[in-house]
Amino acid sequence: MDKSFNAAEAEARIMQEWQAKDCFKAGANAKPDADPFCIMIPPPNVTGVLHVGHAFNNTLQDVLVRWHRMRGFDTLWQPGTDHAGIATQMVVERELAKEGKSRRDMTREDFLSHVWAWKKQSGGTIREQLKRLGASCDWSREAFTMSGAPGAPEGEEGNFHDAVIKVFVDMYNKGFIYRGKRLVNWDPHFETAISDLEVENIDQQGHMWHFKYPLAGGETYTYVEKDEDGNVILEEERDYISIATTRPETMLGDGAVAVHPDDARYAPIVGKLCEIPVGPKEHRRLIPIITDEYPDPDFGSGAVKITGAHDFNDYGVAKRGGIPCYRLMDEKAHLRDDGVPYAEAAAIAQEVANGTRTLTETEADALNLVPDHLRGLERFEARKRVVEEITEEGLAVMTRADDPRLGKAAVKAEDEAASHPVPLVEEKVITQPFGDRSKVVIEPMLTDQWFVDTAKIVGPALDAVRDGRTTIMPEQHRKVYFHWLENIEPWTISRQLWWGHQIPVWYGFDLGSHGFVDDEGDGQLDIVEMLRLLSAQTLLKGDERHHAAHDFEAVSGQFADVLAKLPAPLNHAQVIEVEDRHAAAHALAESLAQYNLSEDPTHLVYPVWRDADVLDTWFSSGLWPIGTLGWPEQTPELQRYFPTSVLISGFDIIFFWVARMMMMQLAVVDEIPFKQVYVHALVRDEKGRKMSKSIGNVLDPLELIDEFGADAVRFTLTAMAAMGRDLKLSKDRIAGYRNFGTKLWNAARFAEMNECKPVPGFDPASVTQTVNKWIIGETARARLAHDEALGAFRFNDAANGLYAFVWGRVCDWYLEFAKPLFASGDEAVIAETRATMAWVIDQCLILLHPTMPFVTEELWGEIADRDTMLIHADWPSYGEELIDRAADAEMTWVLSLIEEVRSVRQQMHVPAGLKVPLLQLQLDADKQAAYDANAMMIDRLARIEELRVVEELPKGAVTVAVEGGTFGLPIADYIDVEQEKERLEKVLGKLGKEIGGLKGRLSNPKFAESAPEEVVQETRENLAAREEEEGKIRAALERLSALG
RNA sequence: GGGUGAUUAGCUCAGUGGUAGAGCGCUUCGUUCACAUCGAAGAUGUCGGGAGUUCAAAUCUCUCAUCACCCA
Repeated sequence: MDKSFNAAEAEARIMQEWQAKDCFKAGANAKPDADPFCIMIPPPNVTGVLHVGHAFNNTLQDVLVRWHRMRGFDTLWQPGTDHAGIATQMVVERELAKEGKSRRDMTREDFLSHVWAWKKQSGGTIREQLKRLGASCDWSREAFTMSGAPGAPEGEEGNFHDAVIKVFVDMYNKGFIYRGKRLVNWDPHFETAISDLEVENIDQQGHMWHFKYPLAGGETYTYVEKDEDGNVILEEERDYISIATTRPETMLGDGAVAVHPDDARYAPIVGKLCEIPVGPKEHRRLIPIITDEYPDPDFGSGAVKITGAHDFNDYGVAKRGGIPCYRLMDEKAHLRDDGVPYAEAAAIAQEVANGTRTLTETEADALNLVPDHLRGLERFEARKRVVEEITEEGLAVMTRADDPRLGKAAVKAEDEAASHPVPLVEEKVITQPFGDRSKVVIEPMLTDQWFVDTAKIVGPALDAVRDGRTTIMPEQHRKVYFHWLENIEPWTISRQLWWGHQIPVWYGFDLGSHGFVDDEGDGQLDIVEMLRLLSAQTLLKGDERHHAAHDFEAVSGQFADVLAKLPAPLNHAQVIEVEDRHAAAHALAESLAQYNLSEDPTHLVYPVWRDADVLDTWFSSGLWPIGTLGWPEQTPELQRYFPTSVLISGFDIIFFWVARMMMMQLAVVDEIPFKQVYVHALVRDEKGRKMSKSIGNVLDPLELIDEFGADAVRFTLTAMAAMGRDLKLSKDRIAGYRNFGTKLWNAARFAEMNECKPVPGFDPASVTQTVNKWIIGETARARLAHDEALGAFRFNDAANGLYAFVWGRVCDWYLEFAKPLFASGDEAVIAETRATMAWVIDQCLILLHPTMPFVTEELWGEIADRDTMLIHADWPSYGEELIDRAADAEMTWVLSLIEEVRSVRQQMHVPAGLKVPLLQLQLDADKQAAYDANAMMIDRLARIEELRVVEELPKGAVTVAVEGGTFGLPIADYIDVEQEKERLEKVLGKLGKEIGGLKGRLSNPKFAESAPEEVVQETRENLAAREEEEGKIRAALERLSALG
């Protein structure tokens, strides 16, 4: 055997062998009638590369999976990736840009074929990286959330797409999914809606402007401000209301100004109109001053402008107050440049504000209230312009130039310009929303989107955890889960992307209610009515009828509800599918025109078009458990492995994924997706910072694997996986566990050199030598502790227990004990010890295999020819029955004697190589027997020349006190009396403290009364032992005093 | 602002009422035939502060302080 394990060489070879022998396949190594054990991998993005978080997450899964597989469960670890809509589209667009191409220059179909080509080329990166980690997923079952989608190439035939579409249609039909115009988070970079979970709120230094909104018609009122005690501190006549805003550009879409109903300052002007101080003078819009609970009277001026289409709070106020929401921006978050000229639009808005006209939601949305000269501007440029214009007009609230609220812009109080008036632009920290992928400021935008009505499906997901059908560990994450679900918001599931599952919904014009009026009541189409229908093509966007179905064939019949209301012969028009709304209007017009000429009704068509949007990637990931198992088909795997056993997930995707899987599986198949959820923490750098590319503190797991081997990386992560705590990873730690692998390797090497070969049929209960009995008992303890820990998901306890056993027991002691035995010449003893040693090493390999699969598998093969690879070895079930109390007690005593002698030797600076006699002053009979039985080992490890029984210790002998005996070491040449005194005094001091505490407790009558009997008993025994030791030390001190 | 958690050896952290622990680091000693990616020994603690419950508190309760994360 080599001196150490060559991880770089062996890992790839071993991985290959496991796969070649189908070791990871679902059901591999399952015992007959085994229970299933199934883990679904949290699908990494198909664009993903392995980071430490993945390494951690998947190590834990692999540990559990390998453990269960060895225990004979019918095990499936289901791998796969998700299609990562935005991320993948971004990557592919970037690739195209390198060739000077843009998605906009090609058809959607062509673009998607580029995406699939990219996927084929690069989508397997993370799979191969997971294999380097040793992940024993059933790779033959690798799933993808876009498999089976239209246009999917060969090799992507799975039916995940069917599952997604079926779920959408089912949930739509059950009323769990709806379409609506709602304020959503709009990402202007990717030009798509995103869910609120994909928004990061970040505090940034920003500004707050204060503007005057003049009252209509030059009206004035007395503005009075009072302090806490009701004393008037300011009283003035005002012809305006002061508004503070961080987003002046949205003023253009204001629908009202709101004040708190209890705010006395503004009570005189509630219900009046005020002017938005921007835009052409002659068309200044007037908006009402209303009351609402939302404005905080203590914040800013206490008056808030209401821009329902661009702010979540304002939207609520607008809805409550019946205030129209005017959208100001387009998909790129530039100011709109569509619709009628400003003067016209403003006039309509004015009628609304005056109460002489009402608009439908769709009509309000069509109204562009951006003044003509600002149209098309980028939003931050628009902000600048708006501020300039208002300030120029003198409608900015002014303050002194040294006003501290101005922040850095304020001049010093002693500055001569201090009293000059300047516009009040507060410098303050504002929380801004950013897209988690695009990193641009998210724009709240009123758009038509699809939503899951989460409130309707959240109940079962809450119940399942409440009643324990699904358990979440650690406990604290239950609360997070409950809190989020109990306050859940509708989930925006439509995305304005090309890469993803296209929403299976078709639209058609709502001709029945908008376009057609049957003048004659004859149910026949005449030319006037037809013309009206033609003009109906200009129906406002958003007023279409829609239906959902798996495909066009299935959906076309559903438009009967529209057609039935139409006059003959249009009510028999053929439903056809066209590209989009525009094409539909065209097709309809053409069809009607033709009919007018030909009067041939067979060519009349009713065009419908499919929704261009795709579904949120998380919508498909939400179906991961059933989707990967073949649902909607009732596959054997679905029957066998669903609901799955355990989900291992980082806490950062509890909301994104875990909670949604719960909701969706329960909504779709009325069953929990998994029985247990283990939520792990984040991997941070050694200073506790989040790993990030910008700080440059990212540890690449693949580099770590190159440097230390996969086993070391895995063991480190497992050993640090204490429940609910972030782990701070450092290379030193990994190096430490790499050393552990080397230690194991060398223990096996030692066994080999001493001809310890596994003995078939070896029965650990049959050994006779105490030391062998002892190590077998220790092995049993290690097995029990490990399984108990892992069963409770205490990965760190499981790993640390094995570390302590293998290094601290087997290597430090058993191997050392074995050396004199091998040299004893007693063939029976040697044979038994060899067999035991081989057995113990095998047990170490088995127990360590889930955490350190490579080095253990390699050793398994090195040591002997076996029927199966280690990955399929039987997990042991032994326990208490192998623990021999007598052997245990004997060896514990031997260990303590050796340690005590070694300690004295070192402290007295006895040369390490020097053998000295051990003087026995007193020894109990059973300890005498223990010594005699193990003399060879004690003498070797403590470097004892021989044991001599003495009546009293000679001058210069140092006392060695152990349980049941007193020894001495005659080391007069080395002893430093003062140093030894010091040592003994120190021990005495410690003992005194302990004895004091123990006595105090025992002398308290209440202790004996209320403490459990065994605790009292234990305390008594403890006290006795301490007092015995104290006696010996005192005796030793006396001897020492006599000496000097 | 709301919530959750943390504070234990120089560092990183275990420790769910009964004698304060591990790994790393540090100091000293040691190359004899498994291993220097090693062995042996050693030092270091007002368990964040304060109060309470209890025979007994690192552990339970309250409070204060500091830090972190999540949500708004």
